[in-house]
Amino acid sequence: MVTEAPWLTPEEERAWRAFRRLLTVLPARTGRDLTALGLSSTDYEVLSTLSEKPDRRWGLRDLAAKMQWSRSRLSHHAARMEARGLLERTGDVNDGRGSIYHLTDEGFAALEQAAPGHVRSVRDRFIDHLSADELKTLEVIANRIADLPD
Amino acid sequence: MVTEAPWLTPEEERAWRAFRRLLTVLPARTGRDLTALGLSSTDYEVLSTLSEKPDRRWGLRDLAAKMQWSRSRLSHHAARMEARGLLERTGDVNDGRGSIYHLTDEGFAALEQAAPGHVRSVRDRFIDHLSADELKTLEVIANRIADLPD
DNA sequence: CGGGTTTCATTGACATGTCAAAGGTGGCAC
DNA sequence: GTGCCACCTTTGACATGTCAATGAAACCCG
Repeated sequence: MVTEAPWLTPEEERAWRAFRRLLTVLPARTGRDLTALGLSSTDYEVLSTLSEKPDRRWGLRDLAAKMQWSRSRLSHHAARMEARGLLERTGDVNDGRGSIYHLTDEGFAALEQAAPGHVRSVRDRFIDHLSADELKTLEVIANRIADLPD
Repeated sequence: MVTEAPWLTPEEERAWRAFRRLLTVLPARTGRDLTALGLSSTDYEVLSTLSEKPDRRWGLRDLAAKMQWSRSRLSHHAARMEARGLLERTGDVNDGRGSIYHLTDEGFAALEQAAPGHVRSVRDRFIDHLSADELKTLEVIANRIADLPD
């Protein structure tokens, strides 16, 4: 039997509110900066992840897993990006069900063109306002929370 | 002239990645928990903010500002919530352009019904895994970043 | 007053994400 | 082989958010 509502203490409440505000505001800012550079946040994420492989190729399934996206989401988004010429999709030779995504030169160029500005944005709006200690603490905390079971 | 790409150091890169993962994963989890309780994250946000006023009323403009939502977004969402009976909209007597949002009993009940489970979710998935010091550090950092100019 | 400007909420068109269903392919037991 | 089941991507319907346009009301100021 529950004796009392499991509410938050004032300290917890303040921290949670502050954190949620950060959660809203920071991505909005970096996203806006990125849009000004010609790519949406999601576009950038797809392109940069694709570019991590030496041959710029990735199967949908693995790419989605790596990005923590649903396959449906990636399929939809990739279709739109393909229409814009940023990537190409081809069938997987080894598995007739599979689909291989391949970064085009145009996509790579768009990424390269936006990357420096994006890094500066991340610095200006986030990293440069934290000490090395704070950055480390944040990394530890973020990993601890994110690694919890779903 | 740019002498070198303004890239991130390995420490910065790790922290930024970890933080972005947290940004994706945590809201997804608490949102899923909330959905199981019958409300979307956004529904909950609207209802709980509305309930902060003693008379459960709020003008769209102020409510949107308080929640950091665009007025269009709130108007759309409120229309949907009104259709479900969670709130009511009436004209503002003092300003013919304005619209007053009012939490219905049904909306309040839905909020009260979901609140304890939501608080437990926030504890289980976030707060209880942080020390008091970490929580404080996080609050300070979050406010510092969020308070930067847009 | 009265005309122009500003502010307000809503609306519609569109972009993006979710969820479930569909259709094709692979793999395994027999 | 063949039948069955599991897995893959895509698709369509729908929910949600953005952006620009709209129309009504309030404000300003000569």
